[in-house]
Amino acid sequence: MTQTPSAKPRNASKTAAGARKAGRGPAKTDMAGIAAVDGGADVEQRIYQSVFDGVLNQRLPPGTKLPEPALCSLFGVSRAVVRKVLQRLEHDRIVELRPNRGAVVAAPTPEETRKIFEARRALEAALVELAVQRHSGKDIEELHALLHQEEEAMANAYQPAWAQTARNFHLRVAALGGNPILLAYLTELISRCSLIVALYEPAGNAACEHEEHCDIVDAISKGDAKRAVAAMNAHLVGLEDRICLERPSSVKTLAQMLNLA
Amino acid sequence: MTQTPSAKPRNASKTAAGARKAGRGPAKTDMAGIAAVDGGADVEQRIYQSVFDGVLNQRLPPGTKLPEPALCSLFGVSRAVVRKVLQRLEHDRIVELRPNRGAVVAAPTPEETRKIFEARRALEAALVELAVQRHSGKDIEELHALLHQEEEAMANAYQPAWAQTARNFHLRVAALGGNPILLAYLTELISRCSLIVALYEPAGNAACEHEEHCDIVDAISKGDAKRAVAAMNAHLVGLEDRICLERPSSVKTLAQMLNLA
DNA sequence: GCTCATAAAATCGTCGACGATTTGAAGAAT
DNA sequence: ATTCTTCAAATCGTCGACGATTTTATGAGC
Repeated sequence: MTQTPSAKPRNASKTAAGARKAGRGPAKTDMAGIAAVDGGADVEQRIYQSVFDGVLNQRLPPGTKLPEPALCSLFGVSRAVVRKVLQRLEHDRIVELRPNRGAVVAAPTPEETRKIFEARRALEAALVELAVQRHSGKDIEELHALLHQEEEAMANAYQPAWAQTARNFHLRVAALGGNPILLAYLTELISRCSLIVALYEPAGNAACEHEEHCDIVDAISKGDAKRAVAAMNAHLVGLEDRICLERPSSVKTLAQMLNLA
Repeated sequence: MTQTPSAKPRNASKTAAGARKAGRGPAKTDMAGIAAVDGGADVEQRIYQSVFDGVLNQRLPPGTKLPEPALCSLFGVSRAVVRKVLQRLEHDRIVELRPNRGAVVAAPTPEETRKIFEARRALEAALVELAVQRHSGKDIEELHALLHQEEEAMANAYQPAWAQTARNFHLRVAALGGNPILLAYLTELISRCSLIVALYEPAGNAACEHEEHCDIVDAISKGDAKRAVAAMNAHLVGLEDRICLERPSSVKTLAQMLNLA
């Protein structure tokens, strides 16, 4: 499934600690909600992930309202938890928090879109240059494995799956740069890009993108920093050029959009 | 009724309920340093700024605990507000939130320090390159004005003031790049760098840094992208090289450290 | 029929409280 | 005296509730 961007060791503890000191400690046993099934191991991450995936798979189009009470009853938690997750989603620019007016799925403007891609090019160029310096032979093998996964995903023709592999590829390359901070920033940007691409791309250029990915790996494996950066830049420019502006729209309930129905 | 604040729409949560909470509160002793315009306008920003300034001015050394109850009584708000601010500070890497164990001022390790500087070099190089392309004549004038401010701050020999002007300079140059996203990332990194520099720098290199700043402006004004990037890189490498490892330590109350005593 | 004012519903921001966990100290055993 | 156990204080995570704001529904007036 989708991996979390900016993974944090947030709450490693919850009311499930009754197992540690068995016996007393009634622990309240709430579970009045609908989705409160897994003992509350890490509810926050689950909520974040649900919204995140929903946005990336277009089940939650931009502008969709995310009322706190709805999320509360859907996940069986109180508003404090939902609120925390929404704040994190806002910082990652997945949703927008309008004071006193609730949260909505972010809707990047064309201007923002351009800036996002520009920033991504800058970061990814810097990271691919570091990757050329620091990569090892084993890393190249793993990249080839990812490229192979892409081919399989292409055959499937299921867009979200393909987009996932493409994201993985870029993140993997970036990880080779060996800088967790730049990687975290890029992760954020790739999420935002994916949101945009998922919305606007005609989704018929998988083969083309795959070829460009191969080019990038080839340049890295040969230690050609200049060509690697150029290939990455060309790839990203091409990606941006392919998007066009149109807006899908449908009417579903929030539970359906989150795949919780 | 049109209460749209011209500032940031970041956290414009205002309610009269917080203002008239009264009760037997600690009376708050307003007018500490920053404008304490009550009415619950933007208490969050005030708390954030207080902690932020405290950290940057070394009143809050790394590792300092920031208990929620203490901040609550210091600023006269409930834990919900404090908690929100702490979460933001954590995302900006100013404090570290340890589950069930409270918040402490972040203490970057040497390894993290290196990565932070590396990331900053990458971002600032990209931004200064954009700045060379997009700057106007008026921008150069403003940069010269900032350089003049630096000279004045140098004469004062008050380190925090000088550091503030240096931060301003870098942010101004970055702003010329015209990319709000990269600028936001760099802002975050500069904060973290300042925290580190404030801790470890012997603070006798103001003149040296000022010279390097002048170099950068000169290269930008002449449209020499290559030299501008090189000057910026050299400046940042020099900055990193000048830091050494030592830890000051003192025992004060949290209120003193926040200048609220 | 349309527009604007009013009322009701929905939703958000903040608060105090309760249980759970961690921390720190006092006391008993070796 | 040191170490371990036990207990109390401090602190954190979550919850439900109350007032304030926004949004939506309703109805009067033209």
